[in-house]
Amino acid sequence: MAPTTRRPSMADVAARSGVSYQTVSRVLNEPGIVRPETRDRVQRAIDDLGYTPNRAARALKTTRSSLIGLLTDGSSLFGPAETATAIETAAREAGYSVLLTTVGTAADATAGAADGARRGTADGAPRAADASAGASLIGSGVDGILVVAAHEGMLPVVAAAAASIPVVAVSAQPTSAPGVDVVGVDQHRGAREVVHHLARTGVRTVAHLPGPADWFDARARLHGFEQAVEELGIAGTTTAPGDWTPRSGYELTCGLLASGLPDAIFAANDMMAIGALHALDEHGVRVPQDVAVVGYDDTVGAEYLIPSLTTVSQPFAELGRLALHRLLEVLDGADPAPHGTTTLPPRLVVRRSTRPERTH
Amino acid sequence: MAPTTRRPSMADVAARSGVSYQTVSRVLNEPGIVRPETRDRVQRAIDDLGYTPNRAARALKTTRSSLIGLLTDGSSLFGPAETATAIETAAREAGYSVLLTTVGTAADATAGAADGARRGTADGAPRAADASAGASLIGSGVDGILVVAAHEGMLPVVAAAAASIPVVAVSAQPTSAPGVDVVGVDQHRGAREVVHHLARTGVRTVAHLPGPADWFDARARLHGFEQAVEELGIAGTTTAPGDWTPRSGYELTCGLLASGLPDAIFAANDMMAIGALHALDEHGVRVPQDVAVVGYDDTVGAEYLIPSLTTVSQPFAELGRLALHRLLEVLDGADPAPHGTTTLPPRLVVRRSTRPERTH
DNA sequence: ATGCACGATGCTAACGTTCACATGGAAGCG
DNA sequence: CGCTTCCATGTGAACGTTAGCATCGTGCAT
Repeated sequence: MAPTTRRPSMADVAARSGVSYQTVSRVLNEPGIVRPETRDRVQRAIDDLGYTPNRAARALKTTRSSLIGLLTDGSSLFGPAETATAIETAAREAGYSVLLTTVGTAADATAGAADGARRGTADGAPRAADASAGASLIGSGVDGILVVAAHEGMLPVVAAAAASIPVVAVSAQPTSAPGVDVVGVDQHRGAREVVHHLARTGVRTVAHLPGPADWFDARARLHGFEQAVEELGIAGTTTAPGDWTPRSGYELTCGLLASGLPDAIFAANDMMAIGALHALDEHGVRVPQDVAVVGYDDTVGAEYLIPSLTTVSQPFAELGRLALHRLLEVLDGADPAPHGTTTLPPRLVVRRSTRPERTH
Repeated sequence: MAPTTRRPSMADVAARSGVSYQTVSRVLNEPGIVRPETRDRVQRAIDDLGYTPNRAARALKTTRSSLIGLLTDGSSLFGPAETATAIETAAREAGYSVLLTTVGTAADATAGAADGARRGTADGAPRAADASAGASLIGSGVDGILVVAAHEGMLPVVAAAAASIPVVAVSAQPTSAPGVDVVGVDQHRGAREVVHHLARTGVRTVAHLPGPADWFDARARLHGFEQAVEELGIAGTTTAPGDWTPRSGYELTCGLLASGLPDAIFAANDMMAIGALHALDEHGVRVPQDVAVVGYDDTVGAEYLIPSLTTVSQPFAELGRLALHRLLEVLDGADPAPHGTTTLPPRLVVRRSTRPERTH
């Protein structure tokens, strides 16, 4: 219960330590410039009173809020959540706080998880929720915005935000908007490594279960897959796009079972891979003896699926840190010229859902 | 790139529409009190200029920041993430923004996911990260704090925060701190329902794989389990506590395999259940024929595990909304007396990892 | 000794908003 | 027709902080 007793201000600290509030301000912002003796006295008063600077006042005066906006999709299940955590930690260390904003309403997310709804809007039209979320963030007075897991529908929001404040995107899309830096995992490469691994295990035909067409990550993985099968000369097919959910992986794999199985199935993420494994198990198809299965993300638990899932691990935490630091650079204005795209390498994790590679 | 051109202020809007800034303020805050004609004129100026109120200034003057702090654990993988999304959405609808703060560093979270580290501190001692995170939140000038997925180590932080601002905990612990409202899912009941279901399938011996001892949810589930086996007169045993990870579920189940299997294994969450399934599969134990397995959370993908996992679904989204609205009530001061604990019922989801219930 | 530079600290103003009160005009009442 | 009443709007001050300049005293060079 707050005793409604006003929080101590600089004036209180100043009165208690017998200096002016300006000196208190200096102790906080440029400690070197104030005499050690005075500094200690002020510091003691700060501790005694439990004084913390009023952020609103500081923000008002400096026109910098020390707030960064985090725009993320509501389906925070696998990587995005970990990335967000890393971002927040790095931000706190740098003296910033993170304003969370989700796009795609909670209702959407729930429905998506529960029954596989929320198909990507094929034409990439922005959803109503996106606009509201983006607008709310810009209006909040954040110093910069970090956009995570962007899909096509978010582009207008990003572009609008970038017009007024710095934006860094965490995405697989090289250039989301002019002047917007992008930090991402090289999804294209991850997908290629999957196919190369499969080829080395003797696989001659692969089916890819893509993610939603309007998601950049899904697109990059699809493209990497197509390029790899091309350069390796193996038969690659692509099903209709899924929606990241296990159910879609299940259904698409059922389609494959009906039309004829390939040597391997490469799902766009681990959840779809789980669905695929389930469908195969139901039909008595053995993994990896009859069909190899690969996922993407290295979700918690992937190692303990049956069989242990070969997948692609992404450095989500590093990604978050990197994105935040890039944003801070832009905020500090040290480097006005955008870096463009920075990519981090993913890591193929070979487990038991694919056959061992032939030792030459 | 920002053209560094100052954002329009009320004064600009006032000048453009030929009124005083006070009138602009009124149009924004009490539109009813201003003459329709004037209001339209001001509104047009607002739209033309793209004016948005300066939050910092408003916060400074009103001493309310319209910010609520969300204190959540970094291991946001299953429920917490969905709860956070629901909270954010509900907050935005109510005109609040959410300041995200995670406890347990990103490094911790990564390590935890990767190798099953981060055992709960048995004695409930607060971790360094918690204090830092909590302090940062209080210092940020948030109007209130929502604590999600609390464990023992967070209590000091909650208590400290509650001394100065309203706090609502999303937790299984009835009273985390004096004056702190608690909104939670009835974990005790969920666990009991699991055991009752198992009993109806003919199970006579059950082993529970508990979560970390310092997590309230884990404790409540354990307690519910113990009470149910007691009242049903079936043999219940409890292993050493796990740490929510698949690995811990795997290892504990290996221990069970060595010492003798029960009829059923009830894991504290789905991840540990995944580990259990894996261990059983490795040893050729059939589920549910030889041993039934139950998880908790109804994680995305649980339905598509092999076999499809019987688990307990929690209304995470509703929980988030409820917690936020409760906090808003406290903030509005309409109801200074704390409600105490509000619990939501979980829902048992019977799938294929347990045998069918006997039809009488 | 006198002046000067410099280091440490204080004072004033301003950021953009809201609150409390003041003002002006139209309507209502006798 | 003069008084009150009320509605719409304007004015002044303040929230807590930081930037800029002013002030004070000390030590050094002349």
